[in-house]
Amino acid sequence: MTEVHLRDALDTLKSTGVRITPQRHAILEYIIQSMSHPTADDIYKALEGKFPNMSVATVYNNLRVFREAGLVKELTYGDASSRFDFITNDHYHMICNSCGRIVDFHYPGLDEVEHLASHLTGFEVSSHRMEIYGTCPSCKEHSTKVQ
Amino acid sequence: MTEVHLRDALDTLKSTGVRITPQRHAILEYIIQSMSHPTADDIYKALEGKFPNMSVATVYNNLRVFREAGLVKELTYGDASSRFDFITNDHYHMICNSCGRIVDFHYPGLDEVEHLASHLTGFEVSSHRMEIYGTCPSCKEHSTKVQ
DNA sequence: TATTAATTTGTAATTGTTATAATAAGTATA
DNA sequence: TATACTTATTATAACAATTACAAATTAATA
Repeated sequence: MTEVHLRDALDTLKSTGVRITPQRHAILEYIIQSMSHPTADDIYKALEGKFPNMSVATVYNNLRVFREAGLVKELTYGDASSRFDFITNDHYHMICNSCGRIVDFHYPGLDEVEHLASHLTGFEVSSHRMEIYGTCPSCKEHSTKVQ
Repeated sequence: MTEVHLRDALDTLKSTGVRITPQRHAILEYIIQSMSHPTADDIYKALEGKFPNMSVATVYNNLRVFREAGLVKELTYGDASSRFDFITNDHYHMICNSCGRIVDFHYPGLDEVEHLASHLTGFEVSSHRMEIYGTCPSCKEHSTKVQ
């Protein structure tokens, strides 16, 4: 599964005239196989064994390239680091307020909301973002134990 | 309408033991009457006539106080400044990708999604966030004219 | 009005991200 | 293959939003 995604992604990049460098290959592969919505720094640290000379700027540059190619989604959180997510099929994120863990969950796209919003505001809709916040099972358990 | 909100908000603060300083009063008032989801810096600039010696830190400190008291919602956007929104009733935001304008629109809370997500992931849900992105009417018009 | 704990202020520090310039690595053309 | 040309990487400096800190000030209450 991972390999198919990687191959497709590399093809997409090539077709838009982006060179496949070893760093790009590795960053892309890492994001795809990662189940954990990594930050730029996570990626940088994960690959520093393989690429001791790689710059953080390279990670950021390539994440931007991937985003612009529509391969990767950036999730921004104010002051904290952005997290990056390989785009497969539509899913949303559930975020733990206590430990920050992000869990995927699937839900059919909210086309109706987009439609209504477009109608009400006159915007031409391109996308939407939804996240649900709460406490994950393990934090929940932990907090009840502590108190 | 604004006055009622302001009075209620001040009462809420007082009841939790927060002092009402002139700066707090002014910041709160500004957010409530503002229709434009201001950044911390917007607020700072808007009030520097009234409070020439006010520090930016004061604005940030108080926005945190308001957020913790549940009076204000912070909308974060990665690198860019957070925007602050006085909480009245449930509404979502429509954001223009081109000029950054934020328009409110009302939609019944997505309780069903929260419920499903909670069921699927075992999280205890506290809130959710949804935003719709697109192009606002004036940017749309402008871009067609230019091309 | 005097007391005290909370708040403000000014500034320095922090952190995520981007700009820049020099170097390296591909790619195309003759 | 040699050459020029474009793109990518690296290292570092710069930037901007936000927060930490210590000293000075002030709101609330007895």
